[in-house]
Amino acid sequence: MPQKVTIATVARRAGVSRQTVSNVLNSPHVVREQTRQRVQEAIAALGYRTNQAARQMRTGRSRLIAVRIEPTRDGINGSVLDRFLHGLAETASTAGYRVMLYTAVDDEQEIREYDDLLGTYDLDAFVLTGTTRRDPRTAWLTGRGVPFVTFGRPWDDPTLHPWVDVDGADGTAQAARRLLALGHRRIGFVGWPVGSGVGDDRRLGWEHTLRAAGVDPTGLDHCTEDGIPEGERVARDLLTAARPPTALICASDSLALGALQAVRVADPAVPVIGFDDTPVAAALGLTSVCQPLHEAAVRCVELLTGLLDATPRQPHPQVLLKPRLVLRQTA
Amino acid sequence: MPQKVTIATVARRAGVSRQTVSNVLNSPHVVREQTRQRVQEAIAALGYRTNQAARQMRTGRSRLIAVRIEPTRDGINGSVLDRFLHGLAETASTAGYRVMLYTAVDDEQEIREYDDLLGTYDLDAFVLTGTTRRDPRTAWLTGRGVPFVTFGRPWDDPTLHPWVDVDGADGTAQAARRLLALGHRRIGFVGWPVGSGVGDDRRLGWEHTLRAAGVDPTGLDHCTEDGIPEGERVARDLLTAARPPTALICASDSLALGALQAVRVADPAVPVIGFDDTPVAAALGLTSVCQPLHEAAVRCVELLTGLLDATPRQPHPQVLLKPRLVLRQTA
DNA sequence: TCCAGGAACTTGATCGTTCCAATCCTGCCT
DNA sequence: AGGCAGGATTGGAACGATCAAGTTCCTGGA
Repeated sequence: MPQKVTIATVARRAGVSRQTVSNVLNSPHVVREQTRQRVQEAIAALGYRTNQAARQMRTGRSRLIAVRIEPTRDGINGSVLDRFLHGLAETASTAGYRVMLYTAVDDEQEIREYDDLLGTYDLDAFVLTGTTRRDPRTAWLTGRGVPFVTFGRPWDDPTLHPWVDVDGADGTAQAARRLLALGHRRIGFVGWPVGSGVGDDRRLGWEHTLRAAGVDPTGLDHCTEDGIPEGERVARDLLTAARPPTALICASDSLALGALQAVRVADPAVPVIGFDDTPVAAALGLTSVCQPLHEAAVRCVELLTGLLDATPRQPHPQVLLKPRLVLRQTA
Repeated sequence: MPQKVTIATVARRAGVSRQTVSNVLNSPHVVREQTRQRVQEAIAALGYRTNQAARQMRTGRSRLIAVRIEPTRDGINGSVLDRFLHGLAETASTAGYRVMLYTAVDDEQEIREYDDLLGTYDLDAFVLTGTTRRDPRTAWLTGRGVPFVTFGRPWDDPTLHPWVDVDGADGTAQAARRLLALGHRRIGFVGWPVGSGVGDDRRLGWEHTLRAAGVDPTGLDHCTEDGIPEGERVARDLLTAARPPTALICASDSLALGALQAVRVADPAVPVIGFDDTPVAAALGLTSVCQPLHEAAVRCVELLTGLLDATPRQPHPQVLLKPRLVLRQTA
């Protein structure tokens, strides 16, 4: 049974005091270069690793970031979170942090989880995926002074807290420009009900681009809840109208999938573009707007480490990333 | 600034010693009922939460379980891990544990991560998703005496370590019986190259069921790496053979998706059944074999807590779950 | 009456690190 | 030679829990 290697073991071997070893690790600049090297050699030779629990007890910092893992909402969008999580875990690791998961079924329970995670595990920060208007969770965290970043803008007021988001309007604008370039004018939009920040944003990109090209978007869009059958129904309505669109942009891949089925019946030549670039889109050759999830994760970690290291209160950082249109068979 | 609530605060308020409070939390049976209640009231009134770092320093247990999050392999199967992770986080939480993520690109790096996680965070246990023959990771963990469970059998020797798995052979057998019931005899199989435990297992279920029904499976199966184009190619080969199958079972939804395209060209009436019940399958109406991922996660946590609580070495527990055939349009 | 034995509770030590204040050098200036 | 500034290093205390070894109190049997 090899004796456990602590900071004292290293100190003895290097012929210095515990504190000096600690300084080598945490404030190398106060240690003489020659001593620093001697200590580093001892650390390497002994395979020393700082005990996080002991450090945490003294400093109150756990070097842990919490992320909620959701119960696979509609199925198709599930793998979006997957990619984001991977990026998060990877980046956090290189920044010296680890990612911890938690679950919750509603906001109230989620806040209780915050309380527990902060109380018993001393969590350093939280990443929230998606926020609602007047979100009680962000209010709670802000009130407690807990560092956090959201992936998704606070739609009421973008200056409320730090966030990273993908420019949905730019995504649908890219889609619209693509279809305009293909010669289409009457470009339809299958969107979500007015009121959701994300949905409104995506509609806006389509609308502005059409107007900029001199096309009146009136009557070219329809709203519905997310889902494949919903998308099919709405697309069918649009395509059987008096002056039907000759191409369709959808607010999600689920809607686009339904739209594809409607198109197949009405007019297979009508191009369809989805949103999120889910595996389903790739599998079916659906042209779709791809969110840079890995980069979003990287930026989230950057913001968090920034919040954790810098003590002075700075204005909340905001990062807006551009999505990318992935061209496939359907457009 | 409210004073931090420690075990000493609770002790003072309840009029007992620190140790008694500790006993109420960890060994309630040694405390008199009346005292226990008094302490519990103090705990509730003060909102006390045990400081995990302090406990960990003394006990060496972190109440943390590590799971690797993979970089979304082929895209379609990504969301499988998603659902598993959610179940894991949820169950672990109710058992008093938390889930930590880590990433790695190869076995060697993964073992270094183990070393780091154990050394600096005192991780209690690991969950590995998928193992290979002669897996160096399980060997390393076993050698160090670190508790772990794999989701996926050790194919060399099922008694090597504790595991939870889904009975793939039973899944393809269900699929084959379904097709037999529909009147099919010449049922083809699109599988993975011989040698992968999972792939061989899934093939076996198909093969045995056909033989049991008096059908000779010779020439009815083809192998290929996983992927949509691969599946299409192999399915086309099968369907254009001298005596083509009248129905197809595939080792994955990716292969099934390719097969669907081949079928559409050759003979749209040929039923296709996939494996994994991914969102893509649901979106396309593909009949597929569904793995009970949530239950698998629950059982993993059960095995782990069993390993962590019981000191005496018991034979490695093994859990084999039955999948479920989800009927949709394609079969 | 006395004491063994056990249940109930308490006290001091300890885990490994970092904080804080004190001490030790070293070279430079007078 | 002595004083001194400032960097480099050290030793004790503390973080908040649990462990191990007490102490107190009570019950019942000789």
